[in-house]
Amino acid sequence: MKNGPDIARVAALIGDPARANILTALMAGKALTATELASEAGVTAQTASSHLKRLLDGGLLRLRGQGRHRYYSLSGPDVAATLESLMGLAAGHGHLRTRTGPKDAKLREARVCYNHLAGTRGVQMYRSMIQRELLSEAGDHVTLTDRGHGFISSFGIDLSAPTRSKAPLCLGCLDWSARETHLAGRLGRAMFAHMEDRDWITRGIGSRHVQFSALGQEMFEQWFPV
Amino acid sequence: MKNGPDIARVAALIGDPARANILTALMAGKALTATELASEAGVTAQTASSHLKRLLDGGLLRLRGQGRHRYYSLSGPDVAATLESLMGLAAGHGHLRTRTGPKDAKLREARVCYNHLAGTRGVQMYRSMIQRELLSEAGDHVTLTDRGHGFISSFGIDLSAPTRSKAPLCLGCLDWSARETHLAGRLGRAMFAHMEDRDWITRGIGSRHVQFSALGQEMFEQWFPV
DNA sequence: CCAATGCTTCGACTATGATCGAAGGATGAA
DNA sequence: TTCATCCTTCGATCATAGTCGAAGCATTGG
Repeated sequence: MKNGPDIARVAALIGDPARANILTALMAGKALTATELASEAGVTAQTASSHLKRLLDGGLLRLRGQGRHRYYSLSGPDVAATLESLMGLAAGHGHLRTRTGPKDAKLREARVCYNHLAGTRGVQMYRSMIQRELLSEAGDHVTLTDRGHGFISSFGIDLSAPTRSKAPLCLGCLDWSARETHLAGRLGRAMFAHMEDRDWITRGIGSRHVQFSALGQEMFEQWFPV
Repeated sequence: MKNGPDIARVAALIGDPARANILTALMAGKALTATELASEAGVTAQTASSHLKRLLDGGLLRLRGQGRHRYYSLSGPDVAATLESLMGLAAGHGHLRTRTGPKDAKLREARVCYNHLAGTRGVQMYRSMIQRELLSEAGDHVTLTDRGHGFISSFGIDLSAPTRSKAPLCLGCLDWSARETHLAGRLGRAMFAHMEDRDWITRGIGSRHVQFSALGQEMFEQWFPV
C-alpha cells in the first residue's frame, strides 16, 4: 500500500514509556548497564531486559558486554537527533512530562545531549564558532575550517591523534529547547570532555543538566563570545 | 522520575501503523479528507476517525472543516521534519516497508515533502543556492540574502505580496534519503508551486514522487547548477 | 420534506504486548 | 568449588487500545 521506510516500527519502539525513559537516559551519552537502565525506566530487571532486546533488534541501541555487565548505549548520533526532534514536537505542543519548573529552565540553559553540549550554551558555542568562521556549514555538513583547526589546538585538543572511529568530526544537532543547531559529532564530544576535564562544567547526577563553575562561566564567555 | 518533554506520548502516536500511514500520506502537503485518509491507511472510516481525533488532540494534525468535508493536514513543518527524521532512522537500519524497487529510486531522486521539493533534486537546489550565496545559513536559521531576493524575483516569484502567515520564509529540512538539507518553509513551497505551474514538474498520483518534464529538467539545471 | 453522503460516537470483541514471579545461565570473587 | 551478582528466558496475568458493526449527527441536494 505505502512505500518508504517503516516509520511506525521505529516510532512504536520509542513510544513505550519504559523504553522512552531508557532512551532518554542514554541521551546523556554514557553507556549504562541493564540494571541501571531498569531503575531509570522504573521497571524490574526482567521487563527492562525484554525492552532492551527489542531496542537492540530495532537498531536503536548498541551493546558492549564487559564481564558480567552489559553496557547499552545509543547506536549513533542519528538516533539522538531523532529523539531531540521528538522532544521538540512534544515540548512545542505543550506535553511536558512534569510541570515546567526550575529544573526545566536549567535544562534549557545547558544540558548534555549524547555527550556533547546542548541548550542555549551549546547554541551559543556553535553560533560563536560559525560567526568567527571556525566552522562552516554546507548543506547539512558542518566542517572545521583551517582557522578552526588552529583554534581547536590552541584550545588544547589534539585532533591529530589517530582515530579508528568513522563517526563524522562535526555534526549539527537540532536543539529541542532552543530550536537551533548545536555542535555534535566527535569534535562536540571532545570539546565537552575537555571542558569537563578542566572543571569548567560538571554533570548533574542522574540528570542531563550541566553546571558551569565560576571559572567555566568566565572561560566560556572568553572562548565563545557572541 | 524523568523530566523533559513527554517523548513517549508523541512517539506512540506515530507508532501505530494506521496513524503512520495517515501521517505519511499527509507528508505530500495536501490536506486530505477523513475518508481519503481512511483508504490511505487501509482501515474503515470509523477506525480512521478515532485515529484522526487522537492525532488532532496530540497536536500533530490541523483540521479545517468545509461543508460536510473535514480536511486534515499536518500541523506544521516541524511535524514533517520529525517524520523525515524517523524515516531516516528506519531506512538506515534497514527496515523498509516494501522491498527496495524502482519506485524507491524515483522517490530518492525527487519527491514532495510537505509541499516542497525533496530528494537529490531538492538537495541539489539547496546546495546550488547556498554555493551562490542566494541563501545563507546561520545556526539552524536559513535566510534569503539580498542577492537571493533578486534571484527569486527574476525566477518569477513575488515575495512582496502581503502574507498573514507567520511561518518562516526559509527553513532547512533534513532529507531522509540524501541525509542533507533541502529547502522548506514558505519559500520552498512557493518555488515548488511555481515549478508546478510552469509544468516543469508533475506530482505522481497517490504517491510522493515528482516527475520532471523535459523542459523542467533543462530549466532546473539552468537555474540550479552545481 | 426526504434521501444521500461524510463523518463521528457507541459498544463489543480481540489481540498485542507490558509486566512481574520464578527459574536458569554466565561471570566474577573468595 | 561455592556463593553472590548480573542478566536473561519462560510462563502467566492483565490491561490497553486497535478494530469494525450499527447507529446517530450534520450537511448538501433535490
